[in-house]
Amino acid sequence: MDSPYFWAELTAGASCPGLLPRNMHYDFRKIESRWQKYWAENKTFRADFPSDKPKFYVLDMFPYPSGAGLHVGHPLGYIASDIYARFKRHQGFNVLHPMGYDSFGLPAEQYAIQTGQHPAITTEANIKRYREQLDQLGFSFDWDREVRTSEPDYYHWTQWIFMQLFNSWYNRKTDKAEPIGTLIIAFEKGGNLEVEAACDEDTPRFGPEEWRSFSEPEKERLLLKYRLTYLADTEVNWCPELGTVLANDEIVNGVSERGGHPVIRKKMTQWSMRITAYAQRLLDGLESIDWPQPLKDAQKNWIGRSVGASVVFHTQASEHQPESFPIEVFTTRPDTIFGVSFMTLAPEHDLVLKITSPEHQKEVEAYIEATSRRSERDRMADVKRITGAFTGAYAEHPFTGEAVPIWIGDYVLAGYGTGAVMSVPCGDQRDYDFAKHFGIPIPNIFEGVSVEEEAFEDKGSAVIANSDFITGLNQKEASRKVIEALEAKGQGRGKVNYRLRDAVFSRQRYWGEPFPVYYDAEGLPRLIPENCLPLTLPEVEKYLPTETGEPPLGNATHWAWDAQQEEVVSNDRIDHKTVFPLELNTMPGWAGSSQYFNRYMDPGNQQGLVSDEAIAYWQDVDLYIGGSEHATGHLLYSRFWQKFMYDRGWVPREEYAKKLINQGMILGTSAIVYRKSGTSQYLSKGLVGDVPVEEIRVDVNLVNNADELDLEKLREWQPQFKEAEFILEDGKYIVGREVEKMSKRWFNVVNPDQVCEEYGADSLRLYEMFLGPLEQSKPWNTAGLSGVYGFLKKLWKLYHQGPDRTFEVLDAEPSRENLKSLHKTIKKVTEDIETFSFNTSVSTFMICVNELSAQNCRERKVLEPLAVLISPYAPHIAEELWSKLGHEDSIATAPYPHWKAEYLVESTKEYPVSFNGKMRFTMELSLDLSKEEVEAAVLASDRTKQQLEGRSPKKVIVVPGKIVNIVV
RNA sequence: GCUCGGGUGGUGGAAUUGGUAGACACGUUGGACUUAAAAUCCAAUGGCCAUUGCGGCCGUACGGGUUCAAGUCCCGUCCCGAGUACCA
Repeated sequence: MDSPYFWAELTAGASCPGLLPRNMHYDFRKIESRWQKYWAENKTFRADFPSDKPKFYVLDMFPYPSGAGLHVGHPLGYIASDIYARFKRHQGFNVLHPMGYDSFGLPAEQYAIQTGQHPAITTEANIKRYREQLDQLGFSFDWDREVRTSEPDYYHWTQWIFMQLFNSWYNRKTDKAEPIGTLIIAFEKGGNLEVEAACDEDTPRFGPEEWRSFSEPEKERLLLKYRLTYLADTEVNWCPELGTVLANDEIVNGVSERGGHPVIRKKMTQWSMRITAYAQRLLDGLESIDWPQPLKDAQKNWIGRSVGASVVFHTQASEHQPESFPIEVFTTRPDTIFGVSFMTLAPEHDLVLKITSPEHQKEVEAYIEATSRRSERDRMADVKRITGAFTGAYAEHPFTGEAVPIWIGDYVLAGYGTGAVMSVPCGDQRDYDFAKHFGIPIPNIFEGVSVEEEAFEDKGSAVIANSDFITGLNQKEASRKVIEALEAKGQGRGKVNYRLRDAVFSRQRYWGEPFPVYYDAEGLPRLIPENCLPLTLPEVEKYLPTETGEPPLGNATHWAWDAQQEEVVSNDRIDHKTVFPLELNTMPGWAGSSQYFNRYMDPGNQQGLVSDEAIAYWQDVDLYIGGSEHATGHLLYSRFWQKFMYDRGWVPREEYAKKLINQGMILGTSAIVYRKSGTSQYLSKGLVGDVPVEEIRVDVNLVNNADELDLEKLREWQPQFKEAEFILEDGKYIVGREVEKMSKRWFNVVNPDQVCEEYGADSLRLYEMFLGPLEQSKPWNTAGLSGVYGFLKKLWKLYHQGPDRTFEVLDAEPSRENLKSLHKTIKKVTEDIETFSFNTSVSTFMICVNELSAQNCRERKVLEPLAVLISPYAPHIAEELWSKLGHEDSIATAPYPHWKAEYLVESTKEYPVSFNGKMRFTMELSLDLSKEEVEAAVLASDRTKQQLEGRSPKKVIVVPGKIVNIVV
């Protein structure tokens, strides 16, 4: 009993350690470390290329390696994808199941700013920790294919794609991206008069002679308006706290997603991606992919297609402004054009200052000043407040010729449409409120509807009145006629507008991909030659912006481009003749994640992102699992890049992931103590009542399953509890509970290392699946683990029924009952995996093992397929049993068992028999009987006659194999 | 406000898509084994009534409806969650 094994075995769950040989209990620690080592050494999960087998690609969203490491919520999706990948391997597929790191990012940089440590070092350390944690969970990743976005070998190709985007334009005639060379040829032939392309709004029209007369820099400036990535002065979301711009999807509720800092609007010269060129295709593509509906809806909303018309109003000439300007507006309700009583421009609109009359100058300027000072958040906070100013100018109504007053107001957004609207107060609530507030008339153009109280916004039932040639028509017809009339006058046309904006691609950060761009003597952006990639990040002294406000790369002293030597040289050699400054911005976080799935197919390739052979074989992702928080970020941008790659012929599929699943979040269960306000007295939960208290979160690890707090440990945990007084109930301190996001700041993080240590990785894997449906969010509760742990011990015992619980299986023929249990399980589990209902398959395993135990089953023909069946879920124990069953190879490629109907069919079945739908009794009936025979047999039985009590049945309903209902 | 989800025991969640609601597990209670604890095993566990009778009634947020039969389908109401938000 004094053996050193005693305590170890006791904690490992041996039922009676003193009496049993050591190797007989389920020793998960030994088993798991043995097989993890075996898999790594034998490269069991290497994806073969080339291969004759059919391919299957299972992808996880790769993580950002944060310093906090993994908590139990992170691996949920990885476990699910691992089960599926292992399942597909059993089915004979050549499975690609890779993992990597999205290793550029803000936290490592902020840590660098604080400590001066290079982000690469922090990142490396974090990755090491992530790898350890992932390894201990037994994932079947092919680590030979690992990618890291911050490695030059990887971002070489991110930079390469950027260059291809720069060298491409979007041809609306062919509806695809083409090399910029084809555009130059077109310009030379016919200028841009015949060209239909996605380009900047302000692009001027020019003919071929004009084009040829332009100087090189002028040509270059024009081309920049067409390139798929371009440099432009844009209104951006600037976050002063983070010192960088943010994309729309990086802002949540008007503050930055990371850190929650305020964001303001600012005009800056930035790289942008012309994603709007792909708006329609991004929308259409959703039809062809099996992604969750909520995610598709989110992308649809984000793209925000609306159909309407573009209408041009002309300003009326006046004394101070003799010139007439066109004002283009977008409307979804051209049918309401006769209801226009004013126009509203965004305060930022270019025309505002030109048209404002002298007497309104002061007021308008003050208003513009006031709105520009308001942050995005302020603006959102008081949506209700109506503000605006009259410019003193008027526009001419295209049909009536009446003078329409032009106002400015911040409810009109500069970033949407043209930044100007025709205001129809009777048909739009915002226009209505604005009109009421400023006393502008509200003409009614709807038949039989009152607009005394509010605007009439129902499109479907509207009948237009008081509207010249469209009076009496419905919305649809009226719109069509108005568009026709506008086109005839040359003052408008039907138009589709999108909410989607071009994506800002510059970040004022250090820890990101450098742009392969320098600025020539004209200040125009030029690409460095492709063969000079990767352009690696320079070393800097400080990771902060420079004193002149330049991005951190401005601190680099070795960051200039010698165009002759084709190499990076020291800044002091810049002469603007042959040596030029390099771009100081870096790329945003989503750059590295937008094509990583293709890089996994051929990660070591030095000649290209992916070889033609590799992508011809692997094609696309068959199953992609990750969080829904990326709906309008990564998952939209990566689709855009894929479509671009497809247009240029580098990838064979326009959509890169056939099926996508969003795993839910695992939430934490925080523990709360109650401090009596103004004291250091803490009340147990039941004693709080009406007493005013502060809720303070404490470490969940100090609380047991009965919500009882360990006061001793709490006092050690934080000094504020050292001298505190605790008021107990029944001698215990009971904490309150709150389910919320797992986070360090709530002290509710449960660490997978701890769980693996106590119950093993197989238990953790099973439990995470058992917790509930994959796509649903659910709270973590460590107590529930004992159920799946008990199941694994039972499973182990099933194979160890020999003397002293030694391994023993029999070669005898299994009983029909055994086979029935097995095949029932194969059928159910297979269906569950195929529909991603992993939670119910764990239940099915439990039932199966309980049944086989009760049947005292020991036959190889049952136990062998069972091990294969369980191996995707609990791979370590399955490998151990497999090897004990006498197999030399890993279980990973063992063929997946098939269920046979012959073992499932029952000759008879208990039919429930009901009267008027109410269950009365059951009857044993043969399954071979036809509907009519069942009916006859039931009616002939004594029990039926008894229940009928002399009445005669009106109708008998038989659902084959299920139920008999007799209507009386 | 709009768009999607969703409301089932003390808890997490099942339910072959209209066919015996509550599988499986946690928790709880009782029992066996043990000097004891742990572990293991057995039994009970939606509510109410009857429990020396085999049973009965009510139950899937609420109110209606369709149907022999509704957690599931339809209409209305309430509540919760997620996304989005002056998008013209």
